[in-house]
Amino acid sequence: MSGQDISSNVNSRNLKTYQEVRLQNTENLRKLVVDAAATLLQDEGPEAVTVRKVAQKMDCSTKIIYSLFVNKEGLAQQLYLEGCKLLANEFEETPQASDPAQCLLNLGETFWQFSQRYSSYFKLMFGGAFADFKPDEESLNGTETAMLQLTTVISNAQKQGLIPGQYDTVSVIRIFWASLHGVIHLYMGGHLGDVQSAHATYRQTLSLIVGSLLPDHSQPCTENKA
Amino acid sequence: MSGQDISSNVNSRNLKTYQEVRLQNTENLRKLVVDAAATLLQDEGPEAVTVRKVAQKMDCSTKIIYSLFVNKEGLAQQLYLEGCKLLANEFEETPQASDPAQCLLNLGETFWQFSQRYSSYFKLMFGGAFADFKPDEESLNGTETAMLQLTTVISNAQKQGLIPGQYDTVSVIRIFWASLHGVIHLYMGGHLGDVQSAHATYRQTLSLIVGSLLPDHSQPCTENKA
DNA sequence: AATTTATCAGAAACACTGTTACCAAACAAT
DNA sequence: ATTGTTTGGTAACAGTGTTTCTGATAAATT
Repeated sequence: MSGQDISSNVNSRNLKTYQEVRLQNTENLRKLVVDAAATLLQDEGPEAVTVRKVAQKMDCSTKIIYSLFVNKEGLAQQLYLEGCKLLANEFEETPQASDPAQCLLNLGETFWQFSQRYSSYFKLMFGGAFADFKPDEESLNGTETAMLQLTTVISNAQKQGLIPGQYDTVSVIRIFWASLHGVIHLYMGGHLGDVQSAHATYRQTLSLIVGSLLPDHSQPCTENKA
Repeated sequence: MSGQDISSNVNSRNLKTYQEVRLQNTENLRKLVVDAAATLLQDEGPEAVTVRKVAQKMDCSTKIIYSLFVNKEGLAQQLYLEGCKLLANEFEETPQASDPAQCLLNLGETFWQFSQRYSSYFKLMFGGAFADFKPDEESLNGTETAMLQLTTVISNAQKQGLIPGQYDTVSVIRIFWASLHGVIHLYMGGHLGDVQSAHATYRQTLSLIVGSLLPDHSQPCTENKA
């Protein structure tokens, strides 16, 4: 499957094999490597993403990966950003509701779906699949933009005075994110039984958090803090 | 520090070196290995717990570890149980309050302290430090007994009718545990900034969860579910 | 008690991993 | 055309989990 005839038709197709792209700038090459790593990640899981396997899939030496990404962590960072895009897409496709609470419930469910559909990406990004991988500033920015929908909804809800004043936007995002993350990660670690059971816990946690962050304002129940 | 004179005085001290214990039953030997691995875990972190390093600390071959624990995962399981004991101790030493809500707040804070004090254990048990380590039945039982205090408090609160009827005991435990776990794990993954910031988020999440799980009954505010 | 048998542990090797040093080939520039 | 420089492939290093082989030691049997 990897024995291409390089010498014959270079220009018949545009930019496919490694040898062809090598003649182009390194940026395309980087994308090609990230793509190879990404398919490896999704097809065989995070532990299958090894420098040698990526190089093998690219039909080249491991040296190229190190020339382009310094080390494995550099490649992992690119995959992280790739995952951020996927997560952002999922969030953007989430149906919006007029009710902020319903919005958060929808986004929360989307986050669960993402963790299941792209579990390898989730493990790479948030699960600590690569032992010593801490997101750098660019990665953190990527996370922020991926969760832009979340920020918007929460920020709007705050402007409407729907969220108790003790919480600022960042706090709400963190509480929301961390709580849901905890259920997913604990499930993936084998601590919450089967999928159905874990998803049930997830939904309960989601509704609980949303219910607390956006308390019901339909009744004049005074918020007591004694 | 590891050059003992074996041939001379075997009975002067009781059960210290590997050679001495080898003559005893294998159970003591297992404990000795687990202890060596445990100190390695606490002193140098989870990634330092390697079969070779443990064997080196025991001054023996790696074969013994495999004879006693089948594979590395088997040793990890024992460390997991060890961590459960530590967690159980921390929970037992937690000051008890008459108010169930305060009890949960205390236990929650203890869980945070545990994750900070025994971070290596935490990563091993819940953080997925060893890539393909899923807790077996014994480990899950260990977790349950470690969280016995939690179960007791929640169960009692339920008997007093302080917890909304939609939640059974296991659900409450899971929601509580997962939410707090999420904050800790996200922090350890470098997603929540520095310790102070993370601890603040932790406390907010904790009080939010407890407040929702044990809604204030001091005022006759009807629980509306529309 | 002597000899056979079975068990056990240590050294070394295997198959991996991330990473680097070396070196030849291809490209660029004078 | 001859330098100089970049570049990428091979092979190696250091480390991992795990297994195989072999010698020594303990146990069992005559």
